Amino acid sequence: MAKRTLDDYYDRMFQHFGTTGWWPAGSEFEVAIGAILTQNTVWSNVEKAIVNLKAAKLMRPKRIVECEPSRLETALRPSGYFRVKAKRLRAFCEYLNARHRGSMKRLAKLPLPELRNELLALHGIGPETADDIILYACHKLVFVVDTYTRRILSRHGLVDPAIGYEDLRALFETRLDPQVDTFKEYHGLLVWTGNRFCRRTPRCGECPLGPTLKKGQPILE
DNA sequence: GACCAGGCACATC
DNA sequence: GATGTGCATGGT
Repeated sequence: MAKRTLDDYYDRMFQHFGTTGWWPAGSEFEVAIGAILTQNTVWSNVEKAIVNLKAAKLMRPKRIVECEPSRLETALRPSGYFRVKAKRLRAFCEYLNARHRGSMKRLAKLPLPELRNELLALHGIGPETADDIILYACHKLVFVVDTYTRRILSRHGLVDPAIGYEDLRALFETRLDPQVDTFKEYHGLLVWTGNRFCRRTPRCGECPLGPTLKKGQPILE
């Protein structure tokens, strides 16, 4: 079999799904909220919590910092880990208020390395959450690696399943056309493909990437 | 009723 | 540095 490239994977997924339009959110701040709430959680549960936040008029950093902890926790309940996530959301909002006057636009003005370092220094923001915010809320060039990214590529023999976050990010960032929209759409396609076809128990049936390949089969060109 | 889901921090070795 | 564990709801 011919060697595959990341571009081939993009084309196959795009032909199947078309444009995903990922990330679904009404504002940059909502992207950041969703990025924290979706940690180890299915998106449908995140959506319920976001509906609750809007209904409680908590979709603003100042409101989140000022409201009763129990009120925030109640709104976040459907997304799971609600006590943990309430603390993480609050920590992010405290930072946004103190350092950027509550403005995502101001946050996005930080140079990329500084932006990433500051986000990673916050409680509850790890590499994936930071990169979600940087790419989809600040519109800067980082590739987001998630469980689906690692699982899809490793099951197809393209990378070692134990590859580290930064190594996998570097792989995409050095091989793809360095366009923000390309990175957004690629991650969106991986999420959709992962969701439908590449769960912990594979469902390769209709997968645009074909069946999981055996070890030792094609490697990335 | 068991299993699973787009992470992260913290404890322990 | 690697590995294990807690955190919780809702869908299948």
